Amino acid sequence: MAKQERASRTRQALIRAAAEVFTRQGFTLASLTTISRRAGVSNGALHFHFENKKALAWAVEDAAAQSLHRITGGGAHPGEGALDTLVDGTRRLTAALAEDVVLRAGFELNGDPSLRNEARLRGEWQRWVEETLRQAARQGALAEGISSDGAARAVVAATVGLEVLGAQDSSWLSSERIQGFWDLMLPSLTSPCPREPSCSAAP
Amino acid sequence: MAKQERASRTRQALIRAAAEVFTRQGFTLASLTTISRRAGVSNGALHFHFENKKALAWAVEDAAAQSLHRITGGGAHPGEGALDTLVDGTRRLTAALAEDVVLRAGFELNGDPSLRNEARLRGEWQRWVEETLRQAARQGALAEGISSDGAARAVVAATVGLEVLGAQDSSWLSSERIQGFWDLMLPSLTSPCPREPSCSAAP
Amino acid sequence: MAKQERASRTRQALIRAAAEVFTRQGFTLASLTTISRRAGVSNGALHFHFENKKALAWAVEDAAAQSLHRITGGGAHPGEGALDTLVDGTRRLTAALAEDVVLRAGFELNGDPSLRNEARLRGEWQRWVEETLRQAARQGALAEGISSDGAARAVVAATVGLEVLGAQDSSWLSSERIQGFWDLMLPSLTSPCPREPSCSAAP
Amino acid sequence: MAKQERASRTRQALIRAAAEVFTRQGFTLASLTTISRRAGVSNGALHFHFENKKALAWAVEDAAAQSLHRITGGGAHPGEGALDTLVDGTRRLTAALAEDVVLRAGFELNGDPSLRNEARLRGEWQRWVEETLRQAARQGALAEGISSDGAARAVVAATVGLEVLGAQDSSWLSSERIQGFWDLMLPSLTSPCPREPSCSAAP
DNA sequence: ACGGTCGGGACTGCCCGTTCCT
DNA sequence: AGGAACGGGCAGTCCCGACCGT
Repeated sequence: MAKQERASRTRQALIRAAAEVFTRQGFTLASLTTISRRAGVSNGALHFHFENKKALAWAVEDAAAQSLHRITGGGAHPGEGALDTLVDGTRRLTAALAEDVVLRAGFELNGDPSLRNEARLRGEWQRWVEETLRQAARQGALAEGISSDGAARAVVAATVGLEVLGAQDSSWLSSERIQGFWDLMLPSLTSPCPREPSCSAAP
Repeated sequence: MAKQERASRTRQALIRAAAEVFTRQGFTLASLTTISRRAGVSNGALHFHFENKKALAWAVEDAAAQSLHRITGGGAHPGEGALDTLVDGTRRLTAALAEDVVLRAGFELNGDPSLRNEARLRGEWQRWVEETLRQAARQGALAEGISSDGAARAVVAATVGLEVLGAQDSSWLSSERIQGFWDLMLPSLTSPCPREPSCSAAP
Repeated sequence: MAKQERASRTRQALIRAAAEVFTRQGFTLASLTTISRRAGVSNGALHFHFENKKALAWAVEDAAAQSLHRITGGGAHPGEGALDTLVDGTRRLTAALAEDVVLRAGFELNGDPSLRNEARLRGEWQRWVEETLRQAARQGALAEGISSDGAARAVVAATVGLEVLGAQDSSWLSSERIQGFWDLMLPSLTSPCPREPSCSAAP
Repeated sequence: MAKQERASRTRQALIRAAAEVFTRQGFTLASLTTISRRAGVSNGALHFHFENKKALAWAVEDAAAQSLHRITGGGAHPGEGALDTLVDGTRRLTAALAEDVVLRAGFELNGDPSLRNEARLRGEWQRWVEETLRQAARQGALAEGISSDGAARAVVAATVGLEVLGAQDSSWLSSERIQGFWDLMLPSLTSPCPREPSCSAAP
């Protein structure tokens, strides 16, 4: 048991170190030597736990996916509107991205040319946004003429943009940023017109 | 003269080849050998025109910056609302990204960890969006309580998101996508309906 | 007791697996991981039985040496001519090489640069051939002017050649091959003239 | 021109150094660093001339094949018996093996498990022996009942054996060794004595 | 005694960006 | 502009030891 516990700790250390180096240097540029040194273990230990560099990246992604699932919470809370769930989800995502290196690394891995095909975190995020918006549509929370998938794409584009920009300047991940986005987006989304009944967004 | 013309042609071939390889493999992974081979010139020729790999990337960026300036047009057209200029600019940008490899490469270079600091294309785009929206504010085209900079950030986030997503799946750069975004965003941006009965920004 | 029996079995499995991998990949290229996996035991088990890679190779050699001793039979059979013993020995050797992986591996280990100095199987074979031919000389079975050591070297060269060639194409180890060799070699060896009916070597 | 000359010289130096290291350590164990260092050039220079380790080995083989062709001389000399050509060829081969590292390396490469399939030097040697013996048969120089191919296999086995043994102990390649072999082998090969009282091929 | 998990350190082949000398 | 050469660095693999369970 003590053995396995130790093994699990070095595994976690490796994943965390990898996430840190990946975010700073990118997957391709990051060297396994740097990662193992930062984790305080040897090269051999790294290759005992992960067969190759890609496998290490996938492990980072898996850990990030778990964080993402914790954020999306597996769906809407009972008694809460789907739209609120969505807004809250984006808020929690950006906040988590600002704090959690592993989550950030997991998302950034999606952009590296070496793993473009295998990466999946943005895909999962997109699916959740689409699903939640479809649910909002079923709840009648969306304005007439608003397609849930079209709205989902706008939301995904904006959040991915924040994530990418936030990788270099974390102020993009502040709560004000995401709030400002929703201030502009929500009114058109909700039925029928937030301020005045006659104000339809899509004439 | 013929000499210079030939030199300029190989220079352009190099830039184009570099853009193609950069978009496919990313700056770090792209090898100068691949690029020079694709351009049909020798290794020595490449280093005659560009001192090192970064200089080549900067040349790609410069070419992309020129394309971007052609798109942003140096400012608002006279007699056109600034908001219309903005909407049209985003439309032309996404369309150009879908077609022009060099422009796309220039933007993607912004994401590579090796050149993060030096890259500037997204910055220029952001400045133009901010400037144009400030002008719209001066024109009174923005709704009350809408800060032009806040709006600019939302627009930049969304467009950058489209660009990043479009690098892997070009459907993100289709005109429907950007149109869908503006359908949701414009209404909240423009002056409140009460005062102006017809508040559509895109006539 | 059951423990020791099990231990002996894994030891044998290891030796056999090592022989198989050694013949296919050679000593240097063969990896202990491959060997232990093929034997169905773990890396640690291997190192419990054999201190290092060379020790494993020596164990293979020892097993092969036992097979070789079974073949050479410890010397000439009483009442049998030494020359007959020699011919029969070569026949049995090639036959055994074709069937017994361990024996083949033992011989091939002699060719690997890492163990050239320590290996001894070919040396033992050579000594036996020399010894047997010297005995034949004492028996007066050799033609005049034939030095037993010179003949031994020719026989050793040919058998080693067959062994080496047989490692890649087992047809070199067929009984016809070795028979064909003796058909050409024996007449000159035996006294006095090959073509006289009275001097048959194989009665 | 001077450039190409220099290039060719380093290429030759590389091939020679490779041959030396290959014979001493074997293909697998030999490190490219050792080879390039011994040739007095850098690691990069090596990879400029040879794409990978195997390509270097092939170049060594090619050079060795040329030496072999010089030895086999492209066939029998006019006015010389094919059998004499064969005997002389084996003599020259063993002598060359003792002196020429590249030739020796070329042959030894045939035994390495990594290149077993691609290697071809022994095959070429075998073909020449077979061809020459077939010609001897056509000349009526072979005794009745002797198949030229069977004899070829015996000769090939012996020469390969000498080569292999000679790799560790060069005395196997001395002229006495090969002479001793032919003393035992030739009489049975040549036409029956009855007609010619002195039927030794090597006077 | 016997075997397994985990980890260490060294090394190798390959490739890359760059420079030198024509 | 180009062929040739340089030196450094990376991922992956290997052999091995140390510590634990049974």
